[in-house]
Order: sequence, then structure tokens, then C-alpha cells
Amino acid sequence: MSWKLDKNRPVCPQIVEQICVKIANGELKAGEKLMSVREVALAAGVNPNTVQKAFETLEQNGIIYAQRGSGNFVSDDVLIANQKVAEITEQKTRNYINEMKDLGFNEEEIKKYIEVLIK
Amino acid sequence: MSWKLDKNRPVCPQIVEQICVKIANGELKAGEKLMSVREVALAAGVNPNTVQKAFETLEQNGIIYAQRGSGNFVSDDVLIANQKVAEITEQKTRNYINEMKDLGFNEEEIKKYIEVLIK
Amino acid sequence: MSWKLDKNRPVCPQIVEQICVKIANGELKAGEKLMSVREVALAAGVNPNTVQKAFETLEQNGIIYAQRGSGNFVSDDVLIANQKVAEITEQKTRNYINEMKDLGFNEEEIKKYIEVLIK
Amino acid sequence: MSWKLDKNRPVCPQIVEQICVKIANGELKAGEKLMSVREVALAAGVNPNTVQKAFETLEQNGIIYAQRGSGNFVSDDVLIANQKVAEITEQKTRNYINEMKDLGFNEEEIKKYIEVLIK
DNA sequence: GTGGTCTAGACCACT
DNA sequence: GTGGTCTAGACCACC
Repeated sequence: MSWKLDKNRPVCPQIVEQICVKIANGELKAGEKLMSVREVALAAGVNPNTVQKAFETLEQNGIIYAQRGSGNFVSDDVLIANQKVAEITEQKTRNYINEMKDLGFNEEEIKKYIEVLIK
Repeated sequence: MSWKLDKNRPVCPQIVEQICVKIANGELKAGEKLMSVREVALAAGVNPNTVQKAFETLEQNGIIYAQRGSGNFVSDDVLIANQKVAEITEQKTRNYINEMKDLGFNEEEIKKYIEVLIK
Repeated sequence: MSWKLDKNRPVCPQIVEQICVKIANGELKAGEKLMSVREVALAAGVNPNTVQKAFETLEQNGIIYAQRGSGNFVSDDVLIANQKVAEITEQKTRNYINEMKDLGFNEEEIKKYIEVLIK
Repeated sequence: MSWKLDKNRPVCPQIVEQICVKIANGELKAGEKLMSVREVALAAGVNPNTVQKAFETLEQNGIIYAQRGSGNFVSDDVLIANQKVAEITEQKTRNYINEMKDLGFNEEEIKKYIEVLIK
């Protein structure tokens, strides 16, 4: 279980996203036990509180559930994670497009810009 | 002079960006007098302090210059504003691409995603 | 012997309470042998360690006693279980009343609220 | 603005509840600025982080909204706070009733018990 | 000054 | 050992 964290962005939502992705792509399966808060914190080089907060967010979204004393588990309904990933993706993309349009770019220019920088 | 501010993002940098854009696209010309801090604040529905900070940032970047008692003026060298816009654009785009890749998308998928959402 | 466990509350004290109740209402009689830790765990769908802890608590309170190799037995003095039940009841009720008062309800309103929801 | 906190219960939800109550009973009005995180922390004798978390919860529920650099404000829609109070009240009461029933009390006994302890 | 995020470290109850 | 909660204190960007 690997963690690529961009230290220039808030860490907590990144953990949330990455766990959703891991569930969405099958790396984590329905009902499976997650690594403990402390293990993730250690592996990702992050404070346990930050991981705890990320897990709380995931639980509030019904993507995982916590069981005191035994750990956190992937929800049986994996669909929610997929939706969350889709939602995050769409929101990031819409944000990007809007910001680019505010900067005066039109649709064709944005597409070209992406194409140039993408590799 | 219109202001489209996204209340969900920091306001100050948005003002900086938009003035750069207005200079870059010729809406504001070299040496032209800007609206006063108060006028911009009123027109954009924002705290005057925020506008003041934005103007200071622009002045530090050599994009505008202040003349005590008479107002703020677009720098004679419009090129700096163009560079700033280019810089911001590139950074936003790289950020977006990196975040999408972290979400598990490859280059082709990102391009397709943009194409679908852009219109 | 049935077990109604609310998974949203700590399990261990629930087991303690329910055994006290069973003693208090005569379902378990003085000197009677209890089900084994494993049996209770199985019947209640709970980790045996949790049941073990519950039994330890009960023993410390003098409500049951353990006999190595033969099992756990209801104490001869059933009174203690009765007191425990009374104590728990009072504490739960006082808690509830205090929390409702903190929410801005007065005594009459609390009574009415209970009456409406109780059936 | 007074804070009665029961140190034997989790503090954070208590703050959430009390702010909801203050909005519901009109002590805080729609659009009004709340005390700052630090002020509440000081006044309630609690760590600022705890207050921050409570405010986050309130924001996620649409009961207040945060404005970076200027403070937290009561949402224009006061109704949500009222609903939240009602929801909390009902949940606490149902919990209480269920726990009492698990302890072997029937409806009449619960009502009598409340009546005796309430004053 | 204000909210937002994070680190560090502690304690608790439960499994 | 595990999650849950809290304190303490720090830094940042923004208004």
C-alpha cells in the first residue's frame, strides 16, 4: 500500500481521495480491513491525527466504517467510493476549466494547453 | 470593468489575476489609470483591504505602479503582466494534471475528460 | 437466553447490564451456573474477550463468582445485582434529563416528549 | 454567551448542540457573526481545536458558514438548526427509552421513573 | 485578527 | 493494539 502525498496541498483530503481510488480500482475490497490509523500515519509519514480525520470523513460518507478496538473496514457498498471518485474528478476538472476561462482562454485553447503540458 | 469572483476561492489572488488578464488582453492599456481601491472594492463586493493587498502585490511585481494622491497606473511594460498570466496558467494546468494522475487517470483519459466537460 | 445488543454502543457494559437484569428478574437464579464465555460469545455474536471482560467486571462487583474448571455462577446474594440495575437505571435517567435540560427543555416538556415517543 | 459543558461527555458534540440550540431559540440570528474559534475556546475552557472541529461539523450540516479571515456566520436558513435540535432530541430520547426497555422496564415504569427523578 | 491545517503527544474505552 | 477524543502549540493564507 503506497502513498504519494503532495506536501504542498492539504494532506487530509489527499488521503481520503487515495483510499477512495484504492477501493474504486479494487486494491481494497468490500469488507476488507484497512491499515490501522497508526500504520497509515507511519507509512505515509503523516501525523496519526491527520489520518484519523481522513478516516472520519470517509466514514461520514459511508465509504468505510469503524469498529472500536478492531479497526476500520471498507463498506460493503463499494459503489459510494466510485461515486466519490467521479465526483472529485468532475469537481476538479470543472474548477480547472472555470479558472482557465476566467484567465481568458476559450475551449480550444484549454485543450491545446493541456495537450502541450501533459507529457 | 466587470469582476467575476468565485467566493469559494481566495479573493485576493483572483483580483490580482483578473487585473493581469485585463492588461494582457488590452482591456487595460499601458500607463492607464486603474479604478481606485474603493471603487474596485465596491464593484466587486469585497473588502477594500483585500483590494489594497492585491494592488500591493501587483506593484511588487512591477505590473502597476502607485502615484501618491493620484492613483494606481498600469506599468509601461505590459510584458510583465503577460508573463504573469502565462505563469499562473502553467501552474494551474500542471496542478490539475498531477491531481488527475494521482486519481489514477492516464494522459489520454484526462484529455477525453476535459473534452467531455468543457462545453 | 437471548441477547439484544446495540452495535452502536459499547458491547461489554451491555453484557454486564443484561446479566444483571437476568438475575434481577429471576431468569438467572442464585447459585445457578452461567453459560460459558464461549457460548455467550457465540450466541451474542461477540468476541470472547469482550465477554470475558464483562464476566470479570461482574465478579469484581460480587455479582457472579468463577470456579476454575467448572464455570461461572450467580452469586448467592442476588441483592447486589438488583442494586446494580437500580444504579445503572438512575444514572441513565439522570444523564438523559440533564442532556434534555441542556437542550432547553423544561421538566414538563421532557415528560410530554417521553410520552409521545414511548410507544 | 454562556457554555455549560459536562466534562464527562465528549465536548465537541456538546458545543455543536449548544450552538444549534442558541440558533433555534433566537439567541443567535440568521447571518449573525459567531464568536471566533479562539474566543469560544477561551470562554468554554476548551482547546481551540475542539471548537474548530465543532464549527466544521456545523458547517458540513449547513448550519453555519465560514469565511476565511473574517469569521463564522449563522446560515441564512435557520430551519436546519431547528431540525438538528429536533433530531438530536429525538435520538437521545429514543436511545434512553430503548436502554430502559433493555433493562426490563415497561412504558409506564419509565414514565414513573422520569417523574420521580426529574425535579 | 480569523479560519484552516498540521504535528506531537497524551489518555480512554473497547476488542 | 485499535479507534476516539482532547490538549498544546505551531504555521499559513486571508481579511
